[in-house]
Amino acid sequence: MTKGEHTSEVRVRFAPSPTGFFHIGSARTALFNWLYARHCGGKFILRIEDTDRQRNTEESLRVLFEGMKWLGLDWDEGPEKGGNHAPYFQSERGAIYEDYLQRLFRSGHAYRRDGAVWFRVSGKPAIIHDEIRGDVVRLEEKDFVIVRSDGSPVFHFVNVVDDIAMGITHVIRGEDHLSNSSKHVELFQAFAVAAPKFAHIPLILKTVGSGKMSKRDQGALIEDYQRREFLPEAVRNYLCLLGWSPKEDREILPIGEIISLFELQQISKNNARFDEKKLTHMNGEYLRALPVDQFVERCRSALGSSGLSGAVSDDYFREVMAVCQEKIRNLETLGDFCGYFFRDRFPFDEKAMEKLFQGRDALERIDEFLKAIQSQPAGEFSGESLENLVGSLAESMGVKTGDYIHPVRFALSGKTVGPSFYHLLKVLGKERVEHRLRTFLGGFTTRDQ
RNA sequence: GCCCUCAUCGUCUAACGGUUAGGACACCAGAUUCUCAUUCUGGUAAUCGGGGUUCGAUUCCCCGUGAGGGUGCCA
Repeated sequence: MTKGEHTSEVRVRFAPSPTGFFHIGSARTALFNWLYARHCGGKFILRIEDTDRQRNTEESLRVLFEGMKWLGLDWDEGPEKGGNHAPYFQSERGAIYEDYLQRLFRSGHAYRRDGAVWFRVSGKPAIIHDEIRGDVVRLEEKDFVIVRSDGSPVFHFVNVVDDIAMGITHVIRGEDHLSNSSKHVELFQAFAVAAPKFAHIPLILKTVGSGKMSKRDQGALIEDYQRREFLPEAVRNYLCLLGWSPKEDREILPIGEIISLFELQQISKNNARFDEKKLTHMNGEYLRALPVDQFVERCRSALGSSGLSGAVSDDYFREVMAVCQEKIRNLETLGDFCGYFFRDRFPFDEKAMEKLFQGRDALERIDEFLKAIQSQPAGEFSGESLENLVGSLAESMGVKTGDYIHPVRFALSGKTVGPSFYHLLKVLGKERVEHRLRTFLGGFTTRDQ
């Protein structure tokens, strides 16, 4: 079955509790649920598990919703959207829980002790039908609390009640819930309802050290990627590959294709270590594949707060970005990479400075280059004619073109890396180039005295 | 401690009894009469250990070992 062609009875849900941040592991759980729903033509439901009253804040919800939208994970039922099973906040579903609780009392599955309500376990092993791991058998040995003595219902209870009430067919969640699932299976049995199919997906581990990613680890929060100007489609693609892989040896593929290829059986069983280097690589691939117009737009918003883009014309901005696109891997460092296009004062790489200007040769090359371009009409300050100019200059002086290119690039940008040299000159323009070279040489004269 | 899950290059993974064990990131080396944080080419690098089953095990079974998770009136 492929996207949009059919509708099915598949109903999956992402059920986060608002914590104030959007963890990468939660995001991937949401993503896998979403992919499965879209693959099957089923429904993706967002349900907010806010039974822990203290943590339920507006800000927490905002972070969550924005993160979901940023990743393109739209939900079919839930907050802001509604649906036949509203409300979608557990804090508003008290009457439903009360009703289900009475059923457990009547059937003898629940009892009161110490002011709380407890669930009586069956004493028999529960079988968890897992689409990824096969049947997992686990004995739930002890009765557990389902309503606290302050009257608030516990996760295990409301989670199962809502899955029943909302007609959830597949529970796709992190492997850290696998041991909980035997409790949940017991609850489903107590309600005389067939348990949904489960899919316990592997966890995302720290890049270094032991344990799963925690909110304090670098790269653990979706809002950080938003702030750091990663492309959401790159983050999403990377996340798809953390625990799942398509057939063939493909990694970067459009979301529509991922949807049609996505199968629960194809999900890996083992935990995956998070690798930001690979994410950054993919981000670069996505950046370079962007149509120029879109790339320029993303750059504009990425540089928005830096003040770099404000002072120049749209055309100039566009030219600069077009020249940077083939080199850049992330938008986070864009300002550092191309700041010198917008300001005459920019930092110089000290180490490169020492290496490049040990003797006076490099300064003489800059001087020669400066004299050579002065005779060049401003209108002909373009790639091809500049290339010819440097070529014949080098030839007449008996040196390599690189002997001009490296020091001049450095004097103009403070860096040894950047866009292609002739593009750099052309975009900066003759006037700016001459001015910067003079200033640079002047700085050396002063220093020598 | 007890319970559950997992185990292929440093990392993410492919191979669901027969492959020179494949791809990607990273790394290293070359190339691009201009850099490289781009692009292209090439290279190093893996089946945790021990027993079985089988003509044949990365693949199936058992035991170790290692890793991860759970063991709350958190979710």
